[in-house]
Amino acid sequence: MLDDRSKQILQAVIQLYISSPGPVGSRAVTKKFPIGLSPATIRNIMSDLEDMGFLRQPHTSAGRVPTDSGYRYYVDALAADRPDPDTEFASELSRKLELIRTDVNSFLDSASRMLSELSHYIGISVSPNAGQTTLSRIELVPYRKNQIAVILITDEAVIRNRIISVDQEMSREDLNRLAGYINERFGGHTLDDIRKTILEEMADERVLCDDLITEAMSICRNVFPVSESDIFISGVSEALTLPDFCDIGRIRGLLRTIEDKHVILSLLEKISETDSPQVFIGSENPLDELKQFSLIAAPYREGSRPIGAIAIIGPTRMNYSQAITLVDITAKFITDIFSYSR
Amino acid sequence: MLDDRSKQILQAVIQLYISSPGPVGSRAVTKKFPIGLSPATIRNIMSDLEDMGFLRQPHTSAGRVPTDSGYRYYVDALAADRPDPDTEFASELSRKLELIRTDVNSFLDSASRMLSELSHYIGISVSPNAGQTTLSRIELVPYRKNQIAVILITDEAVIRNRIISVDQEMSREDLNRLAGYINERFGGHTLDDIRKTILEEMADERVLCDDLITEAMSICRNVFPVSESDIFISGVSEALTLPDFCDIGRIRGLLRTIEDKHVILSLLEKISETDSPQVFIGSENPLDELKQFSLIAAPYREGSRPIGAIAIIGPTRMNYSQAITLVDITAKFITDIFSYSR
DNA sequence: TATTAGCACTCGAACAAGGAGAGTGCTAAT
DNA sequence: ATTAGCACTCTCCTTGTTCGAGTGCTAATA
Repeated sequence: MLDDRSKQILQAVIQLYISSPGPVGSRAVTKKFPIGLSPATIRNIMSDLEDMGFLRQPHTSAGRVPTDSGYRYYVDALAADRPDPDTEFASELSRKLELIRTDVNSFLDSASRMLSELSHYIGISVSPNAGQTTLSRIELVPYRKNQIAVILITDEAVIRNRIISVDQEMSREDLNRLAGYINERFGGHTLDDIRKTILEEMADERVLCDDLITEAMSICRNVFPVSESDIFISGVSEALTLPDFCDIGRIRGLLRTIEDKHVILSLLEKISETDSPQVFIGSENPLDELKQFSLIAAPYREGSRPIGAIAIIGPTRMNYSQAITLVDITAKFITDIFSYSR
Repeated sequence: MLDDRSKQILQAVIQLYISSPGPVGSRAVTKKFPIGLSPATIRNIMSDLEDMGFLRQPHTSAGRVPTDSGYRYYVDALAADRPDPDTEFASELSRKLELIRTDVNSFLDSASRMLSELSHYIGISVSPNAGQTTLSRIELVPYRKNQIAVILITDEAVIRNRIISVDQEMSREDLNRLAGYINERFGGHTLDDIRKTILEEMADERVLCDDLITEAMSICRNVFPVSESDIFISGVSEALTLPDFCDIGRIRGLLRTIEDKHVILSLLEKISETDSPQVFIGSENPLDELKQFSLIAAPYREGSRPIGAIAIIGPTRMNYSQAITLVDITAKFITDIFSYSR
């Protein structure tokens, strides 16, 4: 669809624009990429590229600027021969992340920091979705009078805890019996399954004749709705150093979206179901307030099951090559951690 | 030091400036606060106030703008007759926060959201400092091969958990014995104390002849350094709607400071040792990058012992009266929650 | 003596005009 | 098919000008 030379020019324009913002003119192209063509020829080609919607002129007699579809073409073409994942990234990542396996959340927090540090854009990571995690065991511990601490231990080292109130005071033995019952009943199931089962059982009143079961159900009902993932965001100040982030209005929109973690969460949950890095360029973004930016996201897995996602948000004038690689490697690395750390 | 009339004028200027930015002139003062003085008189007084350092002229023949010490005087004078805490705040606060007692962190997250929503500035809250918390009980639970989950239960419902690796595989009974030993030994002590004791014991080799003790110590050493508090920040996008936040450079500085949670943490830890809301106006701020903003912070307590802090960051042109009240009430409310919820 | 009215003065914001420069599109030559 | 040349366009920057708000000072006033 695009002849070889046009492709080269498009790529040149985009790379020039990425390395420094501002319309790029025909002369600049010839200077940086001496392909043996004169500015005039370049101009003709650029004009064609504009007709095809890959470039855009801010105004007559300014240089050209890539459009979203220009970037899209560039990224797709790039995908064909993406450079081998830079092993420097990989080693730095693993070195930095190695230290902090103890706590999933601080691990993912560091991951988002790394993403932003290495990309100079905004780094995001989402903690594993509890719903699809399998329950390894539940622990019930007396806490205060009429309160017990419930500790969920799952396969992913994600431990959720919650204090709940109970009607009657319960001894340690009572709690152990209860926990034993719940473990036998639900151990090995996913939290989502458990939640569903509980809802069904609660509806079925016959089961509730047994005190033990009743109590267990009541506890479970209180505890298993816990499934909000945490989300970690870093590097907003870093991103603000870019000349692209000069319009307060846009920044505000972006921040509002980011601060409303639910939005980002549900966005990235969709990502989790896909494979390999997804790239949303400008207007391709599902969220209005992100339409001025680009988002690169990838899921990470435990084994083959996707359990969470990481992402980068940056200007559409983004170093896609580097950013995609970074997201890809990081996701793979986190997958490794979750899959082989047992 | 300041006669009554000058005080009135200063207050008028500040209030006008707070309600809309931009230098305020003598005529504007007479218009909004008809005290029966002509603009000319006001001008003379304002000139005096400028000599005293409470006001400042951006340039000749512009109106006056309050200086940091102007605000300071205003705030101090205000403190004398602060209006009774608005009960509307109080009730809204309690209503919103009532729901979420289950989890300390999400409780404090909501608190920071509320602070920013009600003030339209940036809201911050810090989770209880674990160091001064007393250990209620430790639980050790087998997790995977050679790994155990350690759960710290403290008096504040702050539960910290961590996965640690151990040299040898341990049965449930082993762990129970171990936990029993640790509980008996350290239950009721503050985490800081425990940490100190452990360090001392580790140095003293004689104690280490007993296997049980050795193992316990090794676990404790891994677990008790957990004392980083969490910090919750909301409303950055909200604050960006203010005309004061129009300079990208300043915003970037602010965000950098905020993103580096350690800095804020140690700042607020100092606050924890003080009483009632502290107000830092502009240059009074200890952190350079906050010197363009104002910070209002107050500790919250468990009983009489301060365990954490909340804060608001806004422009120096801040509605101090409202903001101080808000911080004050919120801190008191959180104190109530922590003190009487048992 | 404290206050006020009047007036000249200052300074910034907003707007207009003009020049410089970069880049284009078109046409004719190669 | 490519290129050189040229006229044209548009932004950016600078400069000049006006307008208005607000001051400081001085003289008049209660």
